[in-house]
Amino acid sequence: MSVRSRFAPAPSGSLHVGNVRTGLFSWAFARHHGGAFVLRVEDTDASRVTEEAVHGVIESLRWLGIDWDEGPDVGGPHAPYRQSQRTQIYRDTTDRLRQQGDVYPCYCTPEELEERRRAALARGEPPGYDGRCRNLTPEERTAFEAEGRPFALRFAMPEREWVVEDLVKGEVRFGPGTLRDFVIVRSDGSPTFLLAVAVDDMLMGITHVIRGDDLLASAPRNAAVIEALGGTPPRYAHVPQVLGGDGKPLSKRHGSTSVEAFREQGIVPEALMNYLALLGWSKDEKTTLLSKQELIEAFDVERVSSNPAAFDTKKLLWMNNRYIQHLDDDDLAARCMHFLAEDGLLPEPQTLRGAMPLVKERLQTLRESVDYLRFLFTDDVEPDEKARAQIEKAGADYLRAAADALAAAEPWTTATIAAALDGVAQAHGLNRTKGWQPVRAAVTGSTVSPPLPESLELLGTEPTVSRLRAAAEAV
RNA sequence: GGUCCCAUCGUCUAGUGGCCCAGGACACCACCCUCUCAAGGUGGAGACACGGGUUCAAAUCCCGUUGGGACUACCA
Repeated sequence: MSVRSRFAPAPSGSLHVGNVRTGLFSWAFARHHGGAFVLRVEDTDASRVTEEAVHGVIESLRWLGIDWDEGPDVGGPHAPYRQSQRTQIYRDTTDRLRQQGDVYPCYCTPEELEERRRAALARGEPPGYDGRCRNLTPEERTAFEAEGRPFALRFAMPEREWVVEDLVKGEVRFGPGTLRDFVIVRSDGSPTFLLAVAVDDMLMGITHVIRGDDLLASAPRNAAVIEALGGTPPRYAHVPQVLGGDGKPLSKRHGSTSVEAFREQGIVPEALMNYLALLGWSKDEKTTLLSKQELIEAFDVERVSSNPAAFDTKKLLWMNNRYIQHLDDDDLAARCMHFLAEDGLLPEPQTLRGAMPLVKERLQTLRESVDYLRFLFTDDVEPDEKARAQIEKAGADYLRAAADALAAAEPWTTATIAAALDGVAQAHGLNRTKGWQPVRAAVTGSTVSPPLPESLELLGTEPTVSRLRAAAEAV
């Protein structure tokens, strides 16, 4: 039987790195086994879903480099792939479950439930659903019925031991009575996640469910529903949560942890994928850099670690730099263009491309290209505080001398530029470090820039000289 | 409270009874290179949570303790 795995995000809010990491594993698993990967939108709770959120999920996955064979946007043999559009299917299966006696109407109101939960807790007893409506007498039932009480449908969990043969956690056992009857259809008639996942995984022929381990306890419930429907439950693999840099579960206060946020910071998708793949999984004892192809070839769910991993932004940044270094110049230039444009700059393509070799090994993010290269695409190079100090210290005479020397540099190449710079420095008894910094400050407006001669060569003789003269005037 | 999961350097991890007085990567420190910043090179510090077993031998197996976490919803 060929593998079919899926990723089923609930599109409330944005896709954070913990979610995608799980999706990435599921995808890599399907690709590794030459199987099919399905994207399904888990939107049974309509109130928490927005259209943009659904789009955002698809966008983020695509950008990362994950593709799927069936999904809401590409269709497939088991369409539709949005649970909100499968209500008729859930209704039909609910009818069947009801006829079989696997579910029963529960007339308890939310208030009553809450009250009993509190009471149970106070008595030191387990707070789960007490099963009251499971054993209603026919009289009680008709009484509620006559009252016109709204009811939810609960699945009667068979009271036996449930064993999950989990691909990452191993054998997990739940004793009889520890799994309570759960709501499968709300009183407004809408299905819950507990019904929808089971039905969809079965109907869509999912063979392997790879998801977060917060869902471990729902695996036996999912399996119970599928069995009641006459199906065979899929294999489960519950991967641990991703924690924030502080070791605490990922939450809003960790700030920008969405895929979209990393994209906007200038993280390259190849790097994010590589980094995420290594969060809770490893190929062997030494591999840290691996391509998408290598990931697919090597991925094995059995090698997924069973303990939670903390997200380390520093390592991601390091990896991002490694990927940027290996991008070819045209590609890198194209990727930086977006960030430069966002900053209001209109880079000249040839110049931008020529600057790539200069910044490659310096960029931790694509966004940083803006800081390094701004001076090439605007004459507005108001020196920052440190740069100003350098300029003042050098003095007007020095800057004028530099301007003169550079104006005379012929032809305008890194060699002649460096020679001119050195000549001025030497004449004033300065070494390169002290002699070049004022020029850098005056021309780029910063004490930090790509290598000076190369930068000036790209800028051109005229802007270089006039910026130096302007700075001399301003002293 | 109950059920379940988890526990190797600061972080991600390798390790499935002897190859481990524990290997790699990021981060950190030092040095080298050097026009700034990086990148790169070399070296360094740094971990088996604790306590009991089992065994000739345990990071590896068992039990307990402690510490994290999830679930315990008419959220998913």
